[in-house]
Amino acid sequence: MGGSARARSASRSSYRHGDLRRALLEESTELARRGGPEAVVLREATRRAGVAPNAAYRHFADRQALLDAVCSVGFTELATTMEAELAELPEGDPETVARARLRAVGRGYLKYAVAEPGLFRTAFSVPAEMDGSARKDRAGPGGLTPYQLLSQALDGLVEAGVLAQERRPGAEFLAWSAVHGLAMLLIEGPLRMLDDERRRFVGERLLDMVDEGL
Amino acid sequence: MGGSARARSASRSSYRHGDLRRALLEESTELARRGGPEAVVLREATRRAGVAPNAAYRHFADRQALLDAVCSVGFTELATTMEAELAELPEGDPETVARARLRAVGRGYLKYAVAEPGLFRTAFSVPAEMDGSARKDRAGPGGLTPYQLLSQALDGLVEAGVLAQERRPGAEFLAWSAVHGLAMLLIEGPLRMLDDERRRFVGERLLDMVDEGL
DNA sequence: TGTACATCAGTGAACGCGCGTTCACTGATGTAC
DNA sequence: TGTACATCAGTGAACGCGCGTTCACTGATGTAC
Repeated sequence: MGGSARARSASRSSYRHGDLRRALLEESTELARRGGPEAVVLREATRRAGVAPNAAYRHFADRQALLDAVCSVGFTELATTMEAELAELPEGDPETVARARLRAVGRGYLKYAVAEPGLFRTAFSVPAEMDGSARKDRAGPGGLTPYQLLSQALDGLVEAGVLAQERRPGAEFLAWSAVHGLAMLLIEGPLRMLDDERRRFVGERLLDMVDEGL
Repeated sequence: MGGSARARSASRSSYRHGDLRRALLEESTELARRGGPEAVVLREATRRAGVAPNAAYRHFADRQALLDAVCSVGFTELATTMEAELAELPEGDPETVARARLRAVGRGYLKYAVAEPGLFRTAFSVPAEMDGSARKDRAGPGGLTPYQLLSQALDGLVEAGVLAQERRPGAEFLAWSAVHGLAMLLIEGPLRMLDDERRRFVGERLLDMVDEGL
C-alpha cells in the first residue's frame, strides 16, 4: 500500500482529502454532463468536493486546465462507446465487414452524443489540433482515439476495395462532418425533440448517405 | 417625414438618441460577429451606443431578447448568402440545374459560416423549433429562410427526377447535417487552420458526397 | 401661433451575484536521525 | 522506537471584476386646446 490515495469521496474526516484531484475531475465531469462546458465552474467543483475554492490550485493550474481534463474524459468515453459498437459486429465477408465497421464508428459517435450531450459538447469546446489525434488521454480502452478509430475504419474500406485509394485522403472529414452535424442537430438543434426510434432512423439514413456518397 | 427616426449613430447632440433600438442591435451584432453568442453583452452594447446600461430595457425585454434579435440577423444574412449563390447559377437541363441548386445552397451555407463564424454560431446558439422555419425575420431578400431554401432545392431534385419521392421526407436533415458538421469543423474544429483553397476543396468534396449519397 | 400638458426615452445610482484568482497561513504526513 | 523536521495539501479571507437588472428620476418631444 502506497498509502497516498485514500479516495474517500464523502465527508472527509481528516484534514487531508486524499485524492482531491480525482474528486475535482469527477465533480467537474458531472457538471459538464449536466450543463456543458459553461457549467464547469471551478468554485462549484470545489464546493461539491467539500473543499475551499483555492484548494483546486494544488491540482490544476487554472480553470482551463480543469476544463481540458474534463474534455479528455469526454473523448475517452466517446472512444469507448465507438469501440463497443465495433465489438458487437458479426463476422462476414471483408467488404461487408469493412462497411459495417465504418457504420459502427458513426453509430457509436451518434449514440454517445445523444447519451451525453453535455460532455460531448464539452469535448468539442476545446478545439483539438489536427495532429493531436494521438493523445493517449483521449483514447478508449483499445488505445485509440475517436479520430483514430474513424481513420482505421476508412483504411479498412480501402483494403476491402470499397473505397478507391485516391478518395481516401481527407475522407475522415467528410464522414466526420456528416455525423458531427447530425449529432449537433440532435442535441441542440431542430431534431432535439425526436424520440429514440426516430433518432435511430435518421441516424441510419445518414450513415446510408455516407456509405453511398464517400 | 414622420420625424421619429433620426438615426445619428455617432455623438448624440440631444437627449434623445433617435433610433436606439437599431443602434443596440447593430452593436450587438458586431459583438456577435467578433466573439459569438457569449460576446453579446448588454452592457457592452449600450456602452458602444453611448447610452446608459438600463436604456436598453426601453427596447428589449432582457438580454435574451437582444440575443434573439441578433440571431435573426444571422439567419437573414445566411439566407442572403445562400440566395446569392443560387443567383449565380447558369442555365442548363433540369436535372443539372436541380443538382446545382442543392450544391449552391450548401455552398452558400459553408461560405457564410466561414465568412461570419461568430454570427453563424450565434444564430445556432438559440435552437429554433422545427416548425419555426417560416419566421419572416429570418428570411433573405427573397422571403425564404435558410431552411426553406434547402427544402425548395430538395423539392426541385424530386421534380427533376433525381431524388425518389420516398427518399424525400427528412432529406433536409441529411443534407443539413453534412454541411453543418463541416461548417463546425471549419470554424471551430480541426479544419479551422485550412486556407481558402483547401476549404473550398473539402467543401466541394462534401457536396459530392451529399449529391451521390442522398 | 402660443401655451399647458401627457408621454416616454434615456439617466444616475445602486443591488446582489458569482466568478477566478492571490495571499499568508496551518497542520497532517512521511522521513531522517 | 522516539523525536525533530521539511514538505506541501488544504484553509480563510479577501481582491477586483463585470454582469444583468431595478428604482425613482428628468427632461425633450409631439399634441390638444
